Amino acid sequence: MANIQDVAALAGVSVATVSRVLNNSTSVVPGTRDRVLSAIRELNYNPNLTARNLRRAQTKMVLVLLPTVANPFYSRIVKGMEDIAHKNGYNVMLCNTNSDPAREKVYLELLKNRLADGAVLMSSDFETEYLMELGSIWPIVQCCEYNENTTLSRISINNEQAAYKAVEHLTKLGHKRIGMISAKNNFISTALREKGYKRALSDAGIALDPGFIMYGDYGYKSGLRLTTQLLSLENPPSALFAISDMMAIGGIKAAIQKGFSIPDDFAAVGFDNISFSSMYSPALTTISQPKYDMGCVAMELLLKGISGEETMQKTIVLEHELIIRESTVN
Amino acid sequence: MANIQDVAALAGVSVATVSRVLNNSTSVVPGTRDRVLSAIRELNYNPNLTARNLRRAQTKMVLVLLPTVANPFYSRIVKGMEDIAHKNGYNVMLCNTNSDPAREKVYLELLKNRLADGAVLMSSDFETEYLMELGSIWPIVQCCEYNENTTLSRISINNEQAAYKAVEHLTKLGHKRIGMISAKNNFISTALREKGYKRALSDAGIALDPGFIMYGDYGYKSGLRLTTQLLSLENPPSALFAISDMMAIGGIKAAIQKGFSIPDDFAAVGFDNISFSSMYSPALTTISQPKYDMGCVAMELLLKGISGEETMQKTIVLEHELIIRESTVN
DNA sequence: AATATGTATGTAATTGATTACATTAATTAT
DNA sequence: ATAATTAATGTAATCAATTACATACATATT
Repeated sequence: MANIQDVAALAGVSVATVSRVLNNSTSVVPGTRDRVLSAIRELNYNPNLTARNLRRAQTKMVLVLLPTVANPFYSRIVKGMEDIAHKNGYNVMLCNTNSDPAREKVYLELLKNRLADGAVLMSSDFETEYLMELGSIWPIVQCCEYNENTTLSRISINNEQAAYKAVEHLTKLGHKRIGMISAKNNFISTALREKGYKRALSDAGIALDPGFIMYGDYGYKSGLRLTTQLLSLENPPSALFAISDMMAIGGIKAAIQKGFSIPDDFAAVGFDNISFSSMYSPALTTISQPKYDMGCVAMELLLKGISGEETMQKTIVLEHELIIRESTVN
Repeated sequence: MANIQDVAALAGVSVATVSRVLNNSTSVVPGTRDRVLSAIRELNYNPNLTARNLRRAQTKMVLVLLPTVANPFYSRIVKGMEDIAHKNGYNVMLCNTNSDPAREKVYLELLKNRLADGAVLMSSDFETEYLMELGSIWPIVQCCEYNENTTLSRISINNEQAAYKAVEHLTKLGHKRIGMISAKNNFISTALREKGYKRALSDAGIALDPGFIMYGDYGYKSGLRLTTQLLSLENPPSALFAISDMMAIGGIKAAIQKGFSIPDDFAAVGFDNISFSSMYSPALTTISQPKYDMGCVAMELLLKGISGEETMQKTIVLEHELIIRESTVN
């Protein structure tokens, strides 16, 4: 493994000149430049980025913390983030936290160890104080989920309004008995979606039945279980609003297993528009978040923070969309 | 940001002693040790891993190259890899290559830049020579897919046998007209699965109809399109073997759209047993690969390679399993 | 008491780059 | 022809750690 000294020796120049050619920082006469370049080629030299990073006090690496890449919701977002990062010479380190606070912390502390220049949080259980402290030293942006007590930049959709629109779609179809399956977590989106659900019911003149709201986690199994329970009620709901597509799909599967026909006997709306939703039979009505764009914007914001271009807190809200498919209308 | 010098100064010792406490390499008397420890706490000191890595000539980082995390097939594998890596103090850098040779190369060359200690390849278009050259310097293991001309370690299932079993399942159910949807790529698994398909037909005394094998990519849309074509044949197949679950699901959707009833009019077998397969309606019959274990074993092999414990080429074949669900039998 | 051994700690080299500052050579101005 | 300016390149400090080697002191051995 050749280093910059070897290249300098072979080219008959100093390491400074090699470095200049490497970074074309100052002008080097074509002759020397060529000699350096061919020495590089001959020795198959690649700069040691660890050394460069140490000297430059930067890593060109950013962290992206998310619960799990297994949830397809994240993959488009991540793609957006990666595209922007790569375009700017940054690499992305995807961190699966499994929503485990200990793991979250381990990853985020890589900032302290100077292994990354900044981080995007896609969901986290960090305390406000801790986040603010780290955020005062390193750029951190929150994407989709956020702790509203921090002054960190964030990017999301209007979850309350989106949920309202989803439930309104059901009430307009004539549904009066609408269940909701939600999650027991302290995500801001969860609370807001529940709020939107309630407002939509209220605006449609439907009394809220607390027994119609069930709690699990974000997953398919949870949706299957909770919906099975809802459908076992004496007077079960005719429609369902789920806070994730995975849960909605679980709900539909439960209804199918009970012999319901969809959407005639039972309608369902999900949230996220993961790729799977359109593949499912019946295809799922859902709220689409501009996932790719969210990823792009979040990363752009982060990189601006890193370069010092943008230091003010920004709160960006992107547009969502109701996508109507077979799970609510024929 | 305090550095080791600051800690040494505050504790009234030399940097060497601080380093000793940090790595508890040599014994330090409890008194000094405590002074160092409290200086570290007081200054909120965190070692700069870039400097450490430069000095130690290691990064405690490994690359995992895969086409895309959007394919849920990879998520369990990645989980296994991460678990093993973390247990050994390594971090994983997930690299979405989108099967783009240029991106693949960019990522793998991070090895040359000393930003990672080794790599797992989950699919790649690298030339044998290039791979061998890099592999002679850095530990590289191949997982699931592999270039059989290299002497790199690899871990996979027996794809030929697995495909055989899948198709045999269909012939045993009485199917005589079995289509296959495959992909145009040069993955070894693709070739082997096709081989298994052909052998199973042959063993069942069924003549191969070349028009029954269609090629697309690994995805859902491809499966939908190709199966629509197959079902439009004058004498369409009554069953389908797809080289991925995503394709199989596309195939089922196509059949449903054509009004077929599954599995009575049309049966389908997939490959991979992604989480989605059991959620789908109908649930998908498929070949299950021990994804988590494959990830674990691949990472263990890689880490052994990095530590120099294991330098011989290893070829590990793990067991697969046919999982029978609603898409082939009621 | 003199010597040998061992333990705790310090000094300074090292890792591989970047870069401030110094030097040299070439060009331009007078 | 000489001084001033500019351009190209070199020297050595720097980043923040680890670690080989040196040193000082305490304890053990004879």
